[in-house]
Amino acid sequence: MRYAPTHKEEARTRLVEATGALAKQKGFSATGVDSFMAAAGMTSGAFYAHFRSKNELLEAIVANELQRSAQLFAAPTREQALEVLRGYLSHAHVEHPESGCAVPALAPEIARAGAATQHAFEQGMGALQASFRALVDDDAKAWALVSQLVGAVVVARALPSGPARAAVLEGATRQMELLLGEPSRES
Amino acid sequence: MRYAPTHKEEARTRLVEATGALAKQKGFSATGVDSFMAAAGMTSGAFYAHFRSKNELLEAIVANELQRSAQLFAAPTREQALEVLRGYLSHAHVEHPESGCAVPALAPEIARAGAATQHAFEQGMGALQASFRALVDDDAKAWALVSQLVGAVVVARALPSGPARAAVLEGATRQMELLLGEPSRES
DNA sequence: GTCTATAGTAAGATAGAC
DNA sequence: GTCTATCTTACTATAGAC
Repeated sequence: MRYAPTHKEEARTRLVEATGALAKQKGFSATGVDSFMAAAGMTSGAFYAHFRSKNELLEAIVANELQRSAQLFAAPTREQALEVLRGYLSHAHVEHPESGCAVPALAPEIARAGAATQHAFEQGMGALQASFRALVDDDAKAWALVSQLVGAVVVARALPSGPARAAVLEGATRQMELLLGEPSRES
Repeated sequence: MRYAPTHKEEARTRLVEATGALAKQKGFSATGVDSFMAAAGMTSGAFYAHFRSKNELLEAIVANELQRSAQLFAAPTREQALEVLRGYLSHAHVEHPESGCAVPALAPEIARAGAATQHAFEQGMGALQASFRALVDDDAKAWALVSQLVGAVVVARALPSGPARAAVLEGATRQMELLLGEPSRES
């Protein structure tokens, strides 16, 4: 063959990374296969050498994105983990979905996708929640924390930038610190 | 004219109601104008007598849906308000987006829409948050509560039905009751 | 494996009859 | 105001050359 044996999986990896960023930014179903492939430096014809359908790509994106997020949240110390959580509720995260968490950006589209995509999501969320359990008392609080973080970013992004958006992030941050039993920061 | 003077606004109201349900279920950008109009018992040609573009419809849906939600949350007594909140975190709400809250269903698409849509969302959320302020101590907690509710439904819907989904709703419900200073229910 | 080219369908939006 | 019919563009997916 004219390509190295590792070429295909490397290309697929680049594909999933590039299309993941674009999907988080513009939305998955709102983005065409042409645009996805252009973002990865290829043309649409090559797409189906890697995926049987567009839906299969979403499945791969979900698995890849949640794996990346799980690595981020698996911080070695509690203080580092807290910094990651504060960053999650930052204006920077709200303003840059393309480099942020896939959950607030894609969850409703995952909910409308097939069972395979939802199961990929469940598996990814399991790994994520494991990191959260190390920070709070029990399972229920870990899920509450996940919901708090995701909901705040979802609502903040739908609001225009301004005081309301800031208030959502501020309110969620305080509640998060309460949930974690940490004293609220000044600044 | 061949139609009653009130016909247009009545038709527009039916249109916004029917398309709102469909948008919440299938996604706004994933649904075509043809499908939207069919849901309202009309054909696509009539659409542009009511809206200048598809985006303008989303704006109208957002305003209408949040107004309906604000009425729901403006419960007369605290106990009734609590029942509404528990219903928000119910399996029924997760399983029926078409008759549920527009925020978890459409927020990411609102975030990607134009400034006009985001401002319609901001106005609607202002009315909603006013109802929440009556239930908690301060402004920050009201936003935290909103985030908690929205995030739990967003995450629960993306998960397949099963123990993980139930745990998300359960965890968020407990956290909500803590936030409201209410004792946790048995059952 | 990736390209160009294209089939076939569906999208958003408009025109003209009633 | 709503219909049918249509324009134009974009979509998902496939075919065949390299």
